[in-house]
Amino acid sequence: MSTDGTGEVPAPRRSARRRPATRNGAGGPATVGIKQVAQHAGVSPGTVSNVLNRPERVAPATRARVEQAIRELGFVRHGSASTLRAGHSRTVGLMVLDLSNPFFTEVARGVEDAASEHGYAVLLSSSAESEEREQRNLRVFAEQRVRGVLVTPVDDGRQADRLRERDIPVVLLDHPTPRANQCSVAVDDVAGGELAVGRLLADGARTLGFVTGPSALRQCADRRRGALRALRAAGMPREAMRELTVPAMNARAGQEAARRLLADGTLPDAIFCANDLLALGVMRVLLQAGVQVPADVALIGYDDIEFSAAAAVPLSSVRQPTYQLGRIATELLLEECDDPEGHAHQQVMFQPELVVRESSRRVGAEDSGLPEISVGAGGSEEER
Amino acid sequence: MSTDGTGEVPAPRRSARRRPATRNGAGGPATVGIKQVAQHAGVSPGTVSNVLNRPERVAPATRARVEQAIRELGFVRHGSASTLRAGHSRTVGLMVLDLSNPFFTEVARGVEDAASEHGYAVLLSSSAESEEREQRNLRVFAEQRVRGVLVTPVDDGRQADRLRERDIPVVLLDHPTPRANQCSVAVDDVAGGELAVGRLLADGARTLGFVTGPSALRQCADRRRGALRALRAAGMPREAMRELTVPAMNARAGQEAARRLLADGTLPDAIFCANDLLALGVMRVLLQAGVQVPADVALIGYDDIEFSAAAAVPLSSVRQPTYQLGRIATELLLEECDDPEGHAHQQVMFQPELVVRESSRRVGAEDSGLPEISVGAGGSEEER
DNA sequence: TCATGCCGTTAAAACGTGTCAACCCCGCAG
DNA sequence: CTGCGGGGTTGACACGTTTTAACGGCATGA
Repeated sequence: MSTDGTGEVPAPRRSARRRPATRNGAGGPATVGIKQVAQHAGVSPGTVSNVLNRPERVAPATRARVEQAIRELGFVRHGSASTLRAGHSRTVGLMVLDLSNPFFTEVARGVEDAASEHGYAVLLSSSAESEEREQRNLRVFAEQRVRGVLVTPVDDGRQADRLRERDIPVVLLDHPTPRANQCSVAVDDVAGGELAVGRLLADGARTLGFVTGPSALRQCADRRRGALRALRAAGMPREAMRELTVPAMNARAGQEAARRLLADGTLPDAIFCANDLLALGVMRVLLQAGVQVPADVALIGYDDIEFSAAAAVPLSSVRQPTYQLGRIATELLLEECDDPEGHAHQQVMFQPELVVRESSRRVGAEDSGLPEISVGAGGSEEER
Repeated sequence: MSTDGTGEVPAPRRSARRRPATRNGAGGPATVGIKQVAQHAGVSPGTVSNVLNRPERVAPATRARVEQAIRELGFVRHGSASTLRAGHSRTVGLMVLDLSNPFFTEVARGVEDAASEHGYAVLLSSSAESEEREQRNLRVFAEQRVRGVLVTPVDDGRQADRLRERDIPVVLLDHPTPRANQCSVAVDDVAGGELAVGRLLADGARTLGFVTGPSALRQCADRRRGALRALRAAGMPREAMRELTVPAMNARAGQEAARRLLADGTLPDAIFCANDLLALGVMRVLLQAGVQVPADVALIGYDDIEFSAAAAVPLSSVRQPTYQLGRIATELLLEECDDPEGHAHQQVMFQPELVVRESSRRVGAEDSGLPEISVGAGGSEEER
């Protein structure tokens, strides 16, 4: 690759280590800007700007000349100057709850793909489930003058409201909202909880465990409500479900929960975890303790992350259209950015789907011939 | 939370839907800038700027007055204007190979944490192992005028050179470099490959499989070299190791590789995968086909992602200091940004560590009492 | 021939911040 | 009382782009 192929990140010329910032003399410009391009192409700076932003308004011949000058000089538009003058950037902020959870990574992939297609860059940040970190990082977003923000709020969206008051469009990610003044994209977590626990009960479980994270997290609260609803629908007393709350939503916390259960001596027939990471942690400790899954304890997780299918005992889980979540949220956000007037806020709500694998299949159940069964409201997705 | 607690993302005031961009008349300023703060505090704009950037140069009393004005007006510094004038931003770009690989997510966590501590924002992008995407996204970084770039290159760093010619500091991530004109942070993949295959051979394997991604990826090439070196050291012929190259580094590709192996009829004694995702895919297909791991085929992966320990058969893997990789790379980058002259480029090279779990443990081996054994050059890390 | 549009181009004025030389004020030594 | 020094503060300009009103040239129709 010795020739300078098309489209590479170009470099103007090799530059000395230290150069006075403001010298446009004979030594070559410190940075090549729109002005240099204009001069090189024999037009005015305004025309170059037009070529960049409204190519249709400039005569083909001139345009070609300018474009060639851009290539020859290796000009790269100065995003900050553009943002400053135009009043908006080509950057969106993405704030997730937990970067090490594959669920959010998958969401981030959707966001990144969609943003990239529209020429936007993604500013990524993790709140690590901390309001204080969320706050601090959103402030950084505000300073960077992001065009819009996608956020999985830790506090029901109060911080997000602050942004909206600044006229920064916000789309709530994985968080439904009753309010019509904003977009949101979410999956019905109540239905998901109901689906999971309903299945466990239908499979004959009489006592349940529910391992969950901080109840302040909407995801946890909703999945719990769904679980309780299923319990009620089956005519079971509320005491039939023991709740174990752990401070985080990762595998380590799941292990802790399982150890607590084991220490108590009596295990429930089945355990529903608010999260696959929790479930994997629970499973690991149970298996190490010699507890059979699902024979002794059935297990269902949530999110259906890629690794659940490959777990020690393939994990049943509630599947969400994760990648789509990120994609659609981004599309909505950019739509609102491009046309704040005409934009109609939407609250998108997906329906989850229960993927039944070995961890919740009754031993010797009649349908055990199939490796994987999925039920739920949504249509069928392609197999992973 | 009805009172306006300290430090929340503040909003100047509720604003109407559409406002003329340039009207600083009686209706209140479109945006509150350094000028408004100055007026409110009874000082000049220059002083406000000094409060923001060199607080020590301004008298305590004045500073307090300005800071209060900032709070009262909910001023947020305009990052773009700052960048434009100062000539550099408070943003770093991070380009990874694959966002859905937990290895890179973990790296990203380290980057995000370190950057956040220094008040920097992270622009995230995935090249998805495509040169063209890498190129396009690096161009976006360049437009955004990132302060520096962290990149896991797909092409040995040629694109990165382009950036450096533009005086944008670059640190190579998970990619060693012999050249002294740049920083790099990496783990010795040759040693890792040698460690893994050496172990498999020591455990008695006579025939091997090596499942790997595109040989253009340095990681794959190096791990392969290490594997071959171990083979040679054991006095085995090169033909003893069958290589299976798949187009991607994910679980699906691993499944494909395993199916190819099964179709051929004869399985090797052991398989080394260039990646845990590949290994998990391989394992899944093998187990479904009734092949015992490790009794029939031993298996070792690479990266030691969190989920490997929870796999159907806990997966042996080559562990890397993943989070640290991101953290240290970021520290180096910011150090170079802060002081380009005084900065001495460093090529950091970590040593990997083999974590032996069930997937590569000989059935009935003498040491089978321990649940997990780890060997390698590095010191001991805390247990996960 | 001259007025009339129209298209393409231009010059100049912003956008909000950082920088730096100049300036002011006050205390102190001469 | 004057000159001097220095810390604090000021004001104006520059950063690179977008935008807008104005302008020039050309073709058309009267």
